[in-house]
This record gives sequence, structure tokens and C-alpha cells, in this order.
Amino acid sequence: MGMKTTAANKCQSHPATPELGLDGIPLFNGAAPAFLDKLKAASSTHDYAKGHVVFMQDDVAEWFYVVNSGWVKIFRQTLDGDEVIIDILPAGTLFGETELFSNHSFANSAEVVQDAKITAYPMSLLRNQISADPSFAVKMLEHILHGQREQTKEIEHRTIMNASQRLGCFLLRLINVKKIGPVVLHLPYDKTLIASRLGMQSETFSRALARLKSDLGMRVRGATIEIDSMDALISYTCSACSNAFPCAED
Amino acid sequence: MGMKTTAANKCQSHPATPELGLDGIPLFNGAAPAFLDKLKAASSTHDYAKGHVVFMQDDVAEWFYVVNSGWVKIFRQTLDGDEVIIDILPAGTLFGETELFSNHSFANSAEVVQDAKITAYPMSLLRNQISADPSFAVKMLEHILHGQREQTKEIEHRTIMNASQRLGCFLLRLINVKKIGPVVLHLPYDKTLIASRLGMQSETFSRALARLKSDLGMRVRGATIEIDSMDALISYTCSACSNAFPCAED
DNA sequence: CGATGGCTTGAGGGTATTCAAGTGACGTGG
DNA sequence: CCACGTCACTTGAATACCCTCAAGCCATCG
Repeated sequence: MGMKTTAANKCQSHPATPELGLDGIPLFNGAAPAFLDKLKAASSTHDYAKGHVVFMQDDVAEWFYVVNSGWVKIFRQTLDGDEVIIDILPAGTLFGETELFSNHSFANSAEVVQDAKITAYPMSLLRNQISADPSFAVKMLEHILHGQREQTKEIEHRTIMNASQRLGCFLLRLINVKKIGPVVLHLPYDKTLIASRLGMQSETFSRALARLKSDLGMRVRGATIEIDSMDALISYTCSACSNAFPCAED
Repeated sequence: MGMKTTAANKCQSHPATPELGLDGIPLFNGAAPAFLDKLKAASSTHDYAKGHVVFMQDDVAEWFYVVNSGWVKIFRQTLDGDEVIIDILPAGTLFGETELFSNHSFANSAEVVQDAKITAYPMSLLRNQISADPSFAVKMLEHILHGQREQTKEIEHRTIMNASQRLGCFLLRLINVKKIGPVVLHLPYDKTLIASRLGMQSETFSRALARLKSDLGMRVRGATIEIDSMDALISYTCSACSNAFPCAED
């Protein structure tokens, strides 16, 4: 856990707590204490190195997970060997929970991309609670629907935004607050990884960043980026999107 | 309702019944009769001409809908005026139901693209039933999760498939069964519309179709397409996808 | 009959990808 | 301590793919 991760947390607006368990997740806010206790009792937490595969597409889905620290990518692999990254999850994120019913097998794969601590909880407890507790079922629905809206945005972005706009959008989401003045931020993980997260090659990423530098007067040194005019970045990026700027309501 | 629509129904593997209400929708299979009665009593059905806007992004979401006949597109519009089509819905499809909670406003817009009969049901009844009937809440979750998996596929397709592959995938989904021999099918709606459904321009669609013709020996006359070798189409299309062929489990 | 809308085709340009080479930072091992 | 390999990143050149603009075809319909 080097400087990079610390910087990441600062800019991701996720509190820099070393351990993020169930308590930080909105889905479980206000859940029955007995349920949470059962989950915690049945959980198991492990440290994994970069490269560890948490689950593969078509694996039987018996557990769902929480990222306590580090980063995990959710992706799919084609027969050709190409890979599409669906999302890259920061600490404090739930994953695998969407395979609740679906014939009990995962639709995506999950892999650690930066050394991570991950907690696994049995899916059966989640299923049971949904059937038993209507108010939790409602919270679960809200949780899933929120994820679905994020995915719809993703479709829009990959369809009509060009590379620099997608990158601009990524940067704006990192900042995530309405700041007018100059901003300094740090990229949370490797540029190569951001590139595939945004559905482009790393060369394209590099050129997109160069374009933002020249067009918007951004300064880049390694993973550190200085932005003079948020307004310029916002108008450059968000004009190609259906959401008004402070679009990250999460 | 001309020849075109009839042909469409035949190939979409949706039964060609003139009226498709709640009863044909898996979500409501086995739902409490009292609930269904209440829904039907509170519903209102209307015919709409092509171009009618059912709801707009950010509208208050007080109703959800069922397409009884015709076609409805779900889309988003950017500040630039560009439009991204998320999906095009055939008869027998539910829509608008994903805005159950989300601050009660729609994240997408919906517009009739081929004269349609549409039934509206009050969202409040759906909300109530989910809170009151755990088994229905479970069905609702399954329904939403299924939709989310479809969207994930969509992200994958728009990220790594080229135009002809996306078109090939669209054709395969129309056929939707494991057929080995030659197949004749009819496009369900305008090519222009299919093009934007697949995230490409109509010119690109035309050229993609031409490419399938020359590369795979397909014959095209208007909206009628003859395919000699399903295997050739499948290997051409599905090698760029993470799903094995008969991927339409719906 | 002209107008319209859906579709096709050609030409040109822009964006992203691929292939290739090169840089710089970092860690390992001699 | 330096040599070396590795890895992330950058840059250039060539190419592939898709988009835009423009023209033209064809069927439908008033």
C-alpha cells in the first residue's frame, strides 16, 4: 500500500478508513442487527495480491463480496481473448450481489488489480433476508436499480463520447464536487487500467490526455493532474452527455 | 398494422396475439389475483401514432407501461442533441417499471416508433405490492436483475464488436433458436431504426449488411434476409462476444 | 405527377487501433 | 554501485473503421 492508494482515497471522496465493511454500505444501513450479525459471523476476510481472481464468469455464485481496501475489476472475456472492463471498484463497494438468483452463476469475472482485502459473505443469507424482510427487499431493489442506471449511463458514454470526453468525465467523477477554482488530483490507479475501464487502448488514453492538456491547459506530471478551469472541462465533457454536471449522485 | 408488423411478430418469436397485457409477462405469472385485478382496474389503454412521446427523461414517474402492440424506443438525449437508443421494445414488454423509487423521475425517454397500443398502470400499486408481498418482491428483483444482465451485454457489444458483428448478433437474436440449415427472416422494423438501436449510422448499417452479404453469402431483398449457413454467421459474430451462441435465454 | 421517406452508394475526413520503437522509473542481481 | 530486465507510459506511422456530406434510387402516397 504505497502513496498511490492514499492519494486515490483522498480524491475518490471515499473516507480513508483502512477497513470498510458492511457498515459503510447504504444497502445495509438500518438492516436488522440479527441479519448483520449472522452475515458477519459467516463471513471470511482475506488479503489478495494483484492478479487474484475472485470469481470467473459462469462460476457458481455462492458468495457475495465487499472490497475493504484495494481495487477490483469486473470484466468479461470474449472467445477472441479480448476483455471488456465493466467497472473498477474502490474500497467500500459490494460486488457479486447481482447474481442473487440468476441460476446461481456469475455473469462477469472479478479480479484484484491492486492488492486488496476482500470479505466474502454467503449469498444464501442475502437471499433469505430478501424473502423474509420486505423492507430489506425494497432496499435491495433500490440498490440494484441504482446500479442499473449507472450502467445505462455507461452505454451512453461508450456510444457517443469520444476518448477525451470519456477521460474528462472520469476526471470529473473523481473530483465529484462542485468546485470552481483550480483543482489538483491524483489518478487512483494505473493509466493502462483507466484506459480499459474507459473502453480504449492505452495509447489512445495517452493521446486523449495530451489533448486535454493542450485544449484545456491541464498540467500532468505522472499521476498528478492540475486543472485550472473546471468550467472549461465541464463544458468540454458534459455537452456530449444527457446528464447535467454534478451527475454523480452516489 | 401492415405486412411488416406481421412479419416482425413471426420472427420475434413473440406470439402474434393482437393484445398482450400483463398476463404474458413473466413478472406477473403467479402474482396475487387481487393485485392483478387492482392493476387492471386502475389501468388505461390507448392507441398512439408513431412519434408519440410516452414519457421524457426527468418526468415524474407515476405510471409504468406495457406495449400491447407496435414498437417503443427507450432513449436518452444529450445536450448536443444527439440521441442514444437504449432499447427498442416489442409487444409484450414492460417499461418504465425501473423508476420504481429513484426519486420518482425517469432516467430515460420513451417514444412510439411504430403505431402502438400501450397500457399504463399506476406505479404506486407496484410499489405497494413489493412492500406487501415478499414473493412478488423476489420476482421483481429477478426481473430487474435480468434486465441488468442484458445491459451488461450491451456494454460489451458496443465496446468490442464492429458494425457487422453487432448486426449479425441482432439477426441471431431474431432467430433465437438453434437452427442449422438455411433460414429466412424479416427485419422487424425500419433499418434506420435498427441502425441506431445498434449504435451506428444508417449508412454504416447498409454497408455492414452488404459485408454480411458478400462475406457470408446472405441474400437480402428489402426487409427479407436469407441465410444459408447459420454456423458461418455464428462464428463470424459470436467470436467477439463473451456469451456462447444461444445467448438469448429470455 | 411531384413530394416524401427509406435506403443505398461514393468520396472524403476524422478518430481510434495496431504495430513499432523508444523513454524513464523501478527492482533485482551481479 | 552499476547493469539489466521489467513495466508503465509515450510517440510516430500506417491502417481500419466509422462518420459526414452528397447524390441518387425506389416505392409510397397525396
